[in-house]
Amino acid sequence: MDTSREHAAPGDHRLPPVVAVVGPTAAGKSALSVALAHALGGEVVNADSMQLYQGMDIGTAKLTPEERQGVPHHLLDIWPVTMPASVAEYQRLARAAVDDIRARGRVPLLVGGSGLYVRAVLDQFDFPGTDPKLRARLEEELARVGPEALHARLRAVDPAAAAKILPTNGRRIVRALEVIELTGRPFVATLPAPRPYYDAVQIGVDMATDLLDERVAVRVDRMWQAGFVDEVRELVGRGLRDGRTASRALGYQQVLRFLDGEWTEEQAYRETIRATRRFVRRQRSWFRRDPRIVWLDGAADDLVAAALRAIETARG
RNA sequence: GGCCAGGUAGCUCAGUUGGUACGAGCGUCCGACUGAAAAUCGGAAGGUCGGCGGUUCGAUUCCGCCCCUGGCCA
Repeated sequence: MDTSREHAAPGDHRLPPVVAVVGPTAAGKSALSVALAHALGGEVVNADSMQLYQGMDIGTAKLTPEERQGVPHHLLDIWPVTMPASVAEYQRLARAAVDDIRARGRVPLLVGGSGLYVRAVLDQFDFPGTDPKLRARLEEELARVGPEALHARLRAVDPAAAAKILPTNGRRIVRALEVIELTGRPFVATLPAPRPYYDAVQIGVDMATDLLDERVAVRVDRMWQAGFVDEVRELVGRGLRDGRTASRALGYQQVLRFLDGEWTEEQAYRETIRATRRFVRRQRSWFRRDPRIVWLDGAADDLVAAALRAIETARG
């Protein structure tokens, strides 16, 4: 073993590169990553915001221990459903996991469809702080006066940010005001050009829309057959409804409405498919902007070989 | 065969008392995105208003015939 590794910096070329597997949901990222882990001597680091939650298994299509085929998976089941997600916290944990894997001479495989999470790990990305009390105050205000009024205030203190954030987007307005009040500095409302933090290869897995849409439908159907509704019921007992983030996850959100009597089960089922397909579109529009991603057809028979070739090419 | 209802955007439907369809939701396409991102939000493209003929300066709106769909009655 090369002992010099423990002194190496994150971007050091003596360390194995980070291999990221990204793309829309249901395109085959998880299966590919297990195969790549075997081929490269790798370990998976989850980059799926919802698989971070304990007990959210069926609805997030989390690989079962058997399906992981002995490949170590990091950052699955780390948060109770009651905990609000935090990209910044995830960034710390994921980088620690990546560094640890590399230090052991193994290849970290960052796998997931949460675009912001992936970038937070792979690129230089500093999140300004947060303050629960301040946030709560601003959110209460948002509910009371509406987004336009808050946007007017944002325009007064940070015209540049206000110009970039639409007056209808309450969520982003609140965060901008929070950051400004907390740091006394303007809010960066535009995503900066990516500056790599790690030496990484990004493999994008996608496929023809009609095919992927069909796979989404099949996946949701299997979820239901596997007892998804019971999973949600069980999580309600663990406080899912109080989970700011977890309760809004695809499928969970819809089943909760069914359990509340607002929707029929059939509606929840159909809406889950519909919402998931829309999510696929949003994921694509996020990942599409990153020209570094090497796209592969998830439906191709030689997907694994193609991925290995792409990784080899990028390394050389 | 008769009666009734209906045929308007890809889908489900509004609407026009004759004067260039303020159409809506969904879908589709595109975009934004720095501590909830499976979230939050924005934009665009789509219509010979079933067909043919008539009345009219002008018809998706009126008249006639025809076609299609659903229901009821024989």
